[in-house]
Amino acid sequence: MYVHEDYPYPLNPLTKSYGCYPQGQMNSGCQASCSEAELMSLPVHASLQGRELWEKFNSVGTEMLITKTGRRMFPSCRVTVMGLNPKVKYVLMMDMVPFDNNKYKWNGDLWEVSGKSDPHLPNRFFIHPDSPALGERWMQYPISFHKLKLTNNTLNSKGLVVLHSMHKYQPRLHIVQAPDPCGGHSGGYLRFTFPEAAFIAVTSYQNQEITKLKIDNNPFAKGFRDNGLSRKRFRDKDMSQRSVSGQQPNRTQNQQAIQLDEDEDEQVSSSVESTGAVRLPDIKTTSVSVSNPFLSAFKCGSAGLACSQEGLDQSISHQSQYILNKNRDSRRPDDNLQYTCASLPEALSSRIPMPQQQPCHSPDIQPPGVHQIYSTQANLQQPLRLPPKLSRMQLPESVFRSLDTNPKPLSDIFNTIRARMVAKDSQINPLHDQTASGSNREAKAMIFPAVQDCGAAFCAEQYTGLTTEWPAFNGNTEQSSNEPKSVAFSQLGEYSGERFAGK
DNA sequence: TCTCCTGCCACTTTTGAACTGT
DNA sequence: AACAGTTCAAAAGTGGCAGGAG
Repeated sequence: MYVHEDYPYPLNPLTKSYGCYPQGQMNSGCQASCSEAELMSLPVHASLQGRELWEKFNSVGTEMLITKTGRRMFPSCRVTVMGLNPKVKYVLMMDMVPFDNNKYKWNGDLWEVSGKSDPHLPNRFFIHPDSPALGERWMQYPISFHKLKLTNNTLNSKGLVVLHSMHKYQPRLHIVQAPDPCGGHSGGYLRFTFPEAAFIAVTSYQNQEITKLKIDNNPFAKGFRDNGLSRKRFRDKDMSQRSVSGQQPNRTQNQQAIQLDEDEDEQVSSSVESTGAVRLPDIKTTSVSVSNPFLSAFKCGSAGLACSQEGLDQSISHQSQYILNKNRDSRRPDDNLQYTCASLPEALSSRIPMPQQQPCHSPDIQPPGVHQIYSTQANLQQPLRLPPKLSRMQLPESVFRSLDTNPKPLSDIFNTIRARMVAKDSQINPLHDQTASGSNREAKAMIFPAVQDCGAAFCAEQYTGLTTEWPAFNGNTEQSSNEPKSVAFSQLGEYSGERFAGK
């Protein structure tokens, strides 16, 4: 077995979601028809952008506000991905995983541990609104997850990431390769954790240094800069504009006032910078001036690769991350935080027989010789084999109610993504649903294929006791094109938090 | 009393529909 | 008619703060 059965129970119950792979299905036709996923053989790199800003926050102790309606992160996660196949479609997702087992409290000067953490809440993935998209699109420019929202409202159904207040989390990026039904590739799966972006979730800011950093760097908080002077300045200017022109200020006048404000802010900025704050323009400049990610990738040389099984166990996770930290290439010209890693959904990897590969949880526990293999080729791991698809139309209403109030299996999300893909494609080419043949076969292969959704069905079985039949996966694209789309389509907003139907 | 949470406020930025010009 | 650019109101995103709950 790839992972020993009595391996410590993972801290992150996300594994339970992944664990929705039905026992006994591993030897089904799905597995037989799937070959090694291409994604697993690629030297994929993921880099967190805005290193200076993140480190600035990290040095103080990053806090992220969580509200009932959802609050965006600042700094937001901007990631550069390299090494993907430009012509293959991928789905990018992000979630938050507990940083440790502790609950924290602010004692006025610093954060201190106040006890054991509460049970981790069901994972919600934020699916990047552009998903699925070709690798070339993901690698073209930094991928922003600025629309990701955090909440403490466990009842939300708007795709918000649910966190516990006073707990520490770190962002985790998921890259899911679309299976290629024509080429015989199954979907691969990679994920990257960014410990530098770890933060404590709070309902109101505790550390005034963090508040200051947020105000200084977040453009939305401009009104709070300079102890609120800018507010007063704006109002005064606004009033003077009105009195001079003798009319209601229109947009142009407001913009002029804002521009004046910005000009003054530029002057103020020197003092801001002198205090060590990083201004937003710095980030913008970085993102614009940073050259083609491809070039950056080549410039950074061959950064050490590490195999991580993070998520299996928190201590293991940190060991892996330590490896990743050590492997960060200091010669890298830009300011990115760069990692190269590869790992599998734990529950899946625990059931996939891998006779020629051994786990490499950390260098200390690796069998002799294994580390060398993985350190030079990190992604030689088993692909995530997606189970056969189950039509949601065949499930009773109770199943969907159950799924709505319980953790969503990854395959469920895949199905949702696929629905989006189909919807997008239908808009571009209304005739696309027709049978793919001949010259359009290749184009058909580029479409995100049917997500094999027996994972969702397996969960449904667990929740409802309903036994379902598993349609054999044979790579038939027509099967996918005939799938009912409306059901999964309606689920989409819940994950992405993004309207897409009208786009 | 203390800690944590909620709702509202004033302000800024973003978004997208409506409008205008070519 | 089609497209591109501009305008502008509404929506969304900020931290502060007062007050409530436990």
